[in-house]
Amino acid sequence: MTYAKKGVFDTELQEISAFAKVLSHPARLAILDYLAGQEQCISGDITSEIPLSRTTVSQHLQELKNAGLIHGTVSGTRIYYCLEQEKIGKLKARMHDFMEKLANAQTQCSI
Amino acid sequence: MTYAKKGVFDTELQEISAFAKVLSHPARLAILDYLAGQEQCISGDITSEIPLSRTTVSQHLQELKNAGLIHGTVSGTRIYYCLEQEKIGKLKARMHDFMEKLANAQTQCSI
DNA sequence: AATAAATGTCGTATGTTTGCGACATAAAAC
DNA sequence: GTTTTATGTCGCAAACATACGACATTTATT
Repeated sequence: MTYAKKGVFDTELQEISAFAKVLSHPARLAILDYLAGQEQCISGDITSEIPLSRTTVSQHLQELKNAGLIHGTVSGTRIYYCLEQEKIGKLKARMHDFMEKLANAQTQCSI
Repeated sequence: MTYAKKGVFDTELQEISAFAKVLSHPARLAILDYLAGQEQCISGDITSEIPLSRTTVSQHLQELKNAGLIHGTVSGTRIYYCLEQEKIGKLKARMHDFMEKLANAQTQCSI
């Protein structure tokens, strides 16, 4: 459990917030963005692309992997990473639905 | 600056990650969700709705306000909160564009 | 004026994330 | 078989976020 009181919230909201958390660091977005623009790429390519230490990039990759958004295939000493389109689609849909709900709201402050 | 090394990344990615960060806590999503379902509501209503202390809710409201996603109108001792549709729209668009870019990617791991 | 109601701000404890160097491992090249 | 290459894991420091009680402020009610 990520936050002390996370459990008291709706499962749907927990799921969306967990996705949002993964996207909440520019390095992770940069990794996803980079992967989206490559046919295939290895861990080292990503490290060269991101201006952080290899260790830190590796950690961000791990988080993206844990979230199921990317996936790596070992080949010799190298690891080929790519986007996990099924999960990306799910994330996209969840985000879209939530945003839609907000955008269609009729709240108003004026009394 | 939120993270030590945030500045080294693309402005677009920084903007999206900042939005994502706001959405990365279920309490903040719950507040937005609640606001979306009400015609108008005061701070106290939100506090009753969210299972956290008044102080904590107030803090989350502050963050949503800082991000420009909500806005409050003072009326006597009460504050009426509502969604800031212009910003919500912007967030929605940014998220959508990024997700679209990922979803349309042709990455593949197989060699 | 005194009290109550609604809300915000401060200080602080506890927990989480970020970022990195040093070490570990395992396949490839020599 | 030793060295190099590519990568992962551990442990730690510094920075951030979360959660809340106690206090402050401001308007309404009595």
